[in-house]
Amino acid sequence: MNSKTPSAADRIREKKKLFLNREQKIIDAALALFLSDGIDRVTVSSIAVKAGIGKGTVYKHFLTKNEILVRIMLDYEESITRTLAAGIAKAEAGESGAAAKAYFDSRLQRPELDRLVQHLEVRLIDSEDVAPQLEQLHLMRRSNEDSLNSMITRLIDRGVLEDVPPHYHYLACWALAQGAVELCFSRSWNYRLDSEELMKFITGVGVTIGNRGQYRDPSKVKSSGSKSDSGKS
Amino acid sequence: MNSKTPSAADRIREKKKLFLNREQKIIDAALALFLSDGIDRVTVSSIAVKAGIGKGTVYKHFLTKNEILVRIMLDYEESITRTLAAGIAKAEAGESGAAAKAYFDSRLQRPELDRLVQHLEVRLIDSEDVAPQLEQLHLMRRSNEDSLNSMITRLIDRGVLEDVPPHYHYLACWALAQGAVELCFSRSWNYRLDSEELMKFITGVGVTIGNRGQYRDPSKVKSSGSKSDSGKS
Amino acid sequence: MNSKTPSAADRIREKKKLFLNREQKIIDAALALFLSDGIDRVTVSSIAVKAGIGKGTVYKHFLTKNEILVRIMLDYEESITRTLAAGIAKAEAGESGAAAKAYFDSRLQRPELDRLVQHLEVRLIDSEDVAPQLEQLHLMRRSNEDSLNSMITRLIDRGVLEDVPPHYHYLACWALAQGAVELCFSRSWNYRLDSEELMKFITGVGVTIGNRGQYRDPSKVKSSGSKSDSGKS
Amino acid sequence: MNSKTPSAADRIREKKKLFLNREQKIIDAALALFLSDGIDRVTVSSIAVKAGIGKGTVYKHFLTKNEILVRIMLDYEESITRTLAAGIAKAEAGESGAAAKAYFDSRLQRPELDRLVQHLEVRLIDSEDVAPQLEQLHLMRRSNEDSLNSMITRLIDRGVLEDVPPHYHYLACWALAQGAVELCFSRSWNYRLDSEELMKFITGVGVTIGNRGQYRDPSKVKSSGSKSDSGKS
DNA sequence: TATGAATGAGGCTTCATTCAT
DNA sequence: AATGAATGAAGCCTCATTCAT
Repeated sequence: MNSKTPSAADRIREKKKLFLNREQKIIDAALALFLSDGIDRVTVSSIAVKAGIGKGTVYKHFLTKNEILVRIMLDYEESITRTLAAGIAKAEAGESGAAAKAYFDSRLQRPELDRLVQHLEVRLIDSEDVAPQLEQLHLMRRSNEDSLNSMITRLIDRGVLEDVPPHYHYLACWALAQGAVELCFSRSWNYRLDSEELMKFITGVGVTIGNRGQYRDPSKVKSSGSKSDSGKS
Repeated sequence: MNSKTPSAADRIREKKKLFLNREQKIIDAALALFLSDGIDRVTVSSIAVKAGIGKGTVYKHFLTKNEILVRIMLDYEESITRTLAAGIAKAEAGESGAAAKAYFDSRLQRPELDRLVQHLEVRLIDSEDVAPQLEQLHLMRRSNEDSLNSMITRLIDRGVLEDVPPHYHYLACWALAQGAVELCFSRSWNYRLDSEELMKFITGVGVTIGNRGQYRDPSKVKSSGSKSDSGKS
Repeated sequence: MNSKTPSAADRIREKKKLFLNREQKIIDAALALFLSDGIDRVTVSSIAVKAGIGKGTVYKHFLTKNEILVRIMLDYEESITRTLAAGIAKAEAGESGAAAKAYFDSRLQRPELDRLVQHLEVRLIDSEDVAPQLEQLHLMRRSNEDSLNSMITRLIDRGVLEDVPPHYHYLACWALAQGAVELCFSRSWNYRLDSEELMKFITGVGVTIGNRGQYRDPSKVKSSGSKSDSGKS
Repeated sequence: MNSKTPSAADRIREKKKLFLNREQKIIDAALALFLSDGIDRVTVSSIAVKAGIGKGTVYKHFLTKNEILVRIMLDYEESITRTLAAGIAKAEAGESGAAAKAYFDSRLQRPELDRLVQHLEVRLIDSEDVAPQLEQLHLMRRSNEDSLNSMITRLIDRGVLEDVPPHYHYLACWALAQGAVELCFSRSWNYRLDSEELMKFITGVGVTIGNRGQYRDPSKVKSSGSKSDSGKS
């Protein structure tokens, strides 16, 4: 009998799942439209159409349009955080450049998305309706920052990195990554064909930013004296 | 007598000057509003109010709102071009890092303006009106690019820079500068007080990007002796 | 039970009906305003007020203001087409003047509307939006034209009408009807009281336009003798 | 001495002439633009440019834009009046159809201008600023009307025309001419190549409108015995 | 006197949000 | 709960007219 007439609790659970599914649908639709049409041209109506639901329903999930945007930002930041955490773990385990590498890779993996999020942030800053969510975003970032700080401090102590304030290192990295993302979309440059190689070059720069006393082309590093893992061999 | 009764030509010249003054007033007003209120919140009406003129007058100077935006972009790009040209000249004269230095300095001199221009570009791309002006913008950039290419090629030949395609060098620089600008405004970072020092650090990174086989903290560079750690190992 | 709890389909149908009602309301409001205030003085806003709805609602039914205008034209042309078709049928059945009569009657029945439509057409021609709808309008007219051509050709063959190209007949009719409509509104003429009789007179002219023996090339008229009843003398 | 230093009166006369020339220039420019671009798209500014003068100067000649339009109408009506007067004179001299012929010819000579004037009238009616000029226009027309009335009355007395109220005759003519003009511009008709022949046909209809024995009250048409004037000849 | 820069009312259209069904 | 029709504030742009030079 249970299998035939699902309990009230079952039905509620079912409904919740459907509800959450729909929420994801909305986000996906919004994201797809933002990427394909540009932020300006996406309306709540078009999101609803793309998601295959009614416009009113969107407002059952998000109080305002801005909440959709901020949600996309949060989702993205979470994924960055996860990747970065893994990178930091690796770095702590000895691979000194791993954190920077992971960071670059995650941001450059979907540069169009990274860039979208940057632009969304510009839109939303000073929007009172999503101020709390933006605060949450900042908290996540600061938490990441703390982890980076600790890690970098240790690398400085071990003599791997230049002895400048720790945030110099990761902010320089952040800046380069930021710029690299924009680079993918700038229409002004002549050379854009070999962007993969170019990104490797830039990542190389990023990974070694602030390395003590040296820069090495990462593609040529095989054995070496400076890497921390040299001790392992 | 001439001084008492100005000729018709004189009066026309006078009028033109007034007209151009007003044009500058509009641009200044628009710029101020963009920087203080955000691109979204600036209307033609608010620009007119800020400039102290009527709404219709704006349209005597600019055919569309977009033309004001693109004009701001062009003005800025011109100033960048001038600074860069001076830097390139210096670099040709022997100071190998001068071009990169000049470039960073000019972009970081008014980072809020640099950033505004970036965001304006995102807005305007795909706007059919102002397409010609955007093309002009790209032409300016490509011209700069050509100059950089020549210069970098020479530096590579002289063994100063890594032997990678020349544009790797300046695009990495561009990216870092781009990111550095954004960094000035990101609200997520804890440390922003000593941004001047930070920018010096980043500029240092930029200036030595791709230097052959080495990175040197610019503040510590005195004598050379590259690849210093090779001896240590 | 069905009657108590209408199905979803029922409700949707109900809604659609309401929606279409509202559409008609907009058209009626627009029409009333055009007739009373003149095309120039009617704004979308005033239409909305007259229809008792919000300005934005108008745009749920019509993409542009022009689409309201073109819709009025199409509605009118359809009614003309119906009347004309009936007239042509009668004419085929033997009443030779019936088509012209029907045409005149239908255009003169609401001359103010007929005239409005003429003026709307002048406004809309060259409007790129609504170009498709105007094409549709022309198609309707050409279809009417074909019917008239066939009919007139037969009347010519039967010797009822002068043997000139068929379109001479109906274009002359069209012109006279067109002018008669304008006549109703010209404010320059003294006599407008007995316009009904006058319209009968004109309709009479229209009905006999091109009747055989009626028309003489003015350049060839010298003595008479060509009249149809000349055989009697 | 007179020839060398023109008197004040001479100079004033000279100026007046220049002033009137300019007025004509404005009218010509406006007319050309109306015909080429459509009434809607002509601005005072464009008129000034076309006339080769400043916008402000236009307002030295005409108090409002509407006064330019009404002036075009008056000029046209005057030319019609002249032609018609000549036609009436001929008709009085015995050529019974001459007036109608003259009228048709003058209106169909520049159908685009005739039509423009019609549309201008629709625009201006109810415009308070040019009400006096419009009244003047109506006076001209009524004067023409009186002449026509006299003439037609005589033709009726002579048995040339049907004995219906005189204005039936000329209003029918007016209507047909009006329609013929529109016909020249309607885009819906297939056959427009041989418009000259067509216009002759229509003019023929117009010239014989209401000729005795031509018109039959359609409601009374059964058999007929026409050709009343044959006996007289 | 001729000019054209300045003006601002007013038109069309968009779209986030609400709410009755 | 889901819907989408309705709303109206707000934005961009036009152009007849004015007026200081």
